[in-house]
Amino acid sequence: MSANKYIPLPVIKRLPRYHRFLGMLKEKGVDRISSSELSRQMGLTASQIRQDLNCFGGFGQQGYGYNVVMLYDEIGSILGVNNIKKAILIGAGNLGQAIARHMTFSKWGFELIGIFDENPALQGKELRNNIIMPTADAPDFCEKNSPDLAILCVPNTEEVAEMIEKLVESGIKAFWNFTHIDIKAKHPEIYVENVHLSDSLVTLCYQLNSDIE
Amino acid sequence: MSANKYIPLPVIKRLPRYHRFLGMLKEKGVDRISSSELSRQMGLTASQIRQDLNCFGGFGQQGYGYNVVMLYDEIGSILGVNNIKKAILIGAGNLGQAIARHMTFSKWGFELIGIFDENPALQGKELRNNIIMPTADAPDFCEKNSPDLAILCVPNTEEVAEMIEKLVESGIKAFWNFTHIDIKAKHPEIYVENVHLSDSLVTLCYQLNSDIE
DNA sequence: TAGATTGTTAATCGATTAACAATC
DNA sequence: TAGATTGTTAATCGATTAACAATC
Repeated sequence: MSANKYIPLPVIKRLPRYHRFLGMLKEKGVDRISSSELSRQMGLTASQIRQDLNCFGGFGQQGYGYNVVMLYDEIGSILGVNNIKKAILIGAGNLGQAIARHMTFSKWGFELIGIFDENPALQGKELRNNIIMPTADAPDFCEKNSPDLAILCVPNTEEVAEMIEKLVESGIKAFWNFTHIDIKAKHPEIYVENVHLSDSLVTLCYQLNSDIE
Repeated sequence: MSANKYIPLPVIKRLPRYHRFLGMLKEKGVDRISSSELSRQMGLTASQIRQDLNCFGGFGQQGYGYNVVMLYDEIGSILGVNNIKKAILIGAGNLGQAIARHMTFSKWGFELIGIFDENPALQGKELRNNIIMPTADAPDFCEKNSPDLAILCVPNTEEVAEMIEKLVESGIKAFWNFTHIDIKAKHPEIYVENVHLSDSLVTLCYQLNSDIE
């Protein structure tokens, strides 16, 4: 439908932050903002903001700037936060539970329709309106309910790698991946967002260390 | 002490991943690897690996490649994973508990010496060998125990912004920031690693959406 | 020595920033 | 209209990739 112009990855990665800031401005009741004022608040250049937004269309008006609500809605629509997407969660340990309880999935159009865990002690328990099911049931569940996204909050085991294969076969289109398993290598067509928490912590390790020398 | 050559941020961000991969190779008992073989495994170019490593020194040997254990140790030492750094955790809700239980801090030289939460129901309880203390006590605790890092696992409230100010005054040098508060803006000298989980999820939202059009 | 692979310089590529004409 | 600010093109900057001489 759209021109489907190629959008550089760095631009895509900045969209959620634009959306977040515009949401805050909207909350505050600000109704217009210029690229230079927004750049000041977000800590980037006005040029970059205009450049980024113009990948998707001319949302501003010369001499005026951008209408906050309109721009917020436009970016929301580009991101597709209003389209319902079904998600499942694999792993309901500490991290999985935190993700399940902490994230407001609905805000981005995600619906958590299934939670799975290996641990029999957790199976049958309720978490975020879901009854925790055995992990082995996940592929079958996907065949029946066709979720779009799988959230992986499990340790990096061989079985998990196999589970990923089965999930892809069952039609999962995207992974929110908290493991260190490299999904993209085998499945370049699948959308993967890796969250390597330890890598992020290690970066701080380096920076604190640079002080000492 | 060192030449303190400027290291580009993208290089620093790749170091944890190099360290992780070399750790895995070491586990497997691989004793040497060439940049081209490592590049194949990591999904980047051999040029980039050699370029990156040579920011810190010539760790390889022509005609041979790199000694896995030696390179692992070198990168570990660059990152400073063996230097003890004290950390505190602010917020012991779902996310804070997951972080406290899930991360093997010791692997990167971090020691979790204090956990704080606003919620009186949590105060006094044990978490990862720490008794949860009232958040208000954190600045005083920092004066006495001088931790290097504060991990922020709390909602984005005005009080948290004030707490950050106090923590900086009390000598905190780095933040592992799970909130959306912009710490760098006010404190450019402080090391901040932002983990915007929702931004990462929203990126998947965009990509799943791009399928539909 | 010959073969392999590094360290490093040069070329390319892409992203960011600057500039300015278009226009509200 | 004059002033402001966008949309867009051009210039700059930096990061990645390619090439190759050095050398183990």
